[in-house]
Amino acid sequence: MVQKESTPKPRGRPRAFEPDAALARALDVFRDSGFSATSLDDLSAAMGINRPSLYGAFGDKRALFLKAYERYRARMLEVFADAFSAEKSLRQTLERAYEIAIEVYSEGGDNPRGCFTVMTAGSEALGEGPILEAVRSALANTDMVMLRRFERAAAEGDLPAGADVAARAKIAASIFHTLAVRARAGAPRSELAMIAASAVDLLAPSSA
Amino acid sequence: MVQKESTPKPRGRPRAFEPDAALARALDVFRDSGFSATSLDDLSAAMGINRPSLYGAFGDKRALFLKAYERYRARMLEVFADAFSAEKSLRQTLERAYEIAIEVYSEGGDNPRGCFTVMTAGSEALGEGPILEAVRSALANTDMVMLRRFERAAAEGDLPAGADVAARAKIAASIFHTLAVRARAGAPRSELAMIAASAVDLLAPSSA
DNA sequence: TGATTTTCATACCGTCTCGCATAAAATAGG
DNA sequence: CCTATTTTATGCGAGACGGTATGAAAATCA
Repeated sequence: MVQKESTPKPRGRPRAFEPDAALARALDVFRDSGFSATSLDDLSAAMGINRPSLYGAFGDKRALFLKAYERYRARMLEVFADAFSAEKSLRQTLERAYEIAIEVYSEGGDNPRGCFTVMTAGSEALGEGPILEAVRSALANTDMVMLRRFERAAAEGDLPAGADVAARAKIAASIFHTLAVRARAGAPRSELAMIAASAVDLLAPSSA
Repeated sequence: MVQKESTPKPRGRPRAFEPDAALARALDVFRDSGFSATSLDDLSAAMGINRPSLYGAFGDKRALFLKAYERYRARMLEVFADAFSAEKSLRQTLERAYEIAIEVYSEGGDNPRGCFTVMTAGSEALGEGPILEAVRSALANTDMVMLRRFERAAAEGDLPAGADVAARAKIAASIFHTLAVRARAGAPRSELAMIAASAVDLLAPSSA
């Protein structure tokens, strides 16, 4: 029995595309152009899937957008895990986290993509649907992770005495937003790195 | 000669709308829905102007968007002038500036509009045109105003000794971005006010 | 091999979009 | 009052849009 559980017995004609790889391309297109400005033809071309198959595999445009966003969030969780590994100091964690953010937000060459949560999902198509919920959840999660990390640092004496832990955590999370905004507008990485370094110095001084 | 210079002699049929008031309504619509998701019918309805007249008065959708954005920027300059008046201390300036930002970004009732530069123009329709240029200019201007203000504070001894003035100014400007992002996602004013207060304490400590 | 199941590919439908052409309405000058 | 000028108002048309119907194609199972 070499058969994997995840492959019960596909009956009919096999798919000509890998759903996850296709979703990755859809994500890029959405990050480049946003929701409304992206047509199903654009998606179909970029994903290499005809519209009917696309519709059958992912549902309508909103559903596809949401799936692409969920993929993005999942990837972010993976990518940022390194920064928040337990052995890193608060300073190292912030430095690494901002470094990763700058890398991700600068993807896209001449048209940097910024952060999907902030620039793509957050600006468009909010209204009241599941996208707004996902955005709120993503923002809240970042705030929470930062708060936990700063609370640990406070407990370990890595912060100046009397420092407002919750305040610093919020500002630390907020730095991601400005990095996303400025990256999207084409700020060079050197400027983003400077901002990140400034934030680290303010929030987690090396003298502490 | 009571005739004003700005009114040479309107010859034909007079306009049935005030261009500036109409532009203000267009601005609201764009802030609510973004560029691509806003149709000319939406604009026409909101502005109370038929499409042909609209086209004649403002040009195509892109030109209208740009004019609306310029109006927004002009209004921001007026509104923020109070915060940067000379007699205010650095702390007072930051407090007032963030207070104004929260007010502006929270406009729009259940669907807060955020900052046009950050959320609307910055996320969509960048590419390479004049919109990107306007966004960059707006971001750079905010950075510069903050830098000037912090340099003055440093010269007047309002900052702790050894503080990195440029770094603090950048972070101070960056706070606007997180306020815009979080306001757009529906964060309550109390949370935004908390962030603003935290930033003020970090950047311009009262003990200095 | 033949039946069944799932996907692929072509093509289509109704709707909306932008931008404009055309003609009526409203004012100023003569 | 008549002409010139500018703006309204109606409406159109070419094209793009999202979404779907309809068969052909490719695989498994018997």
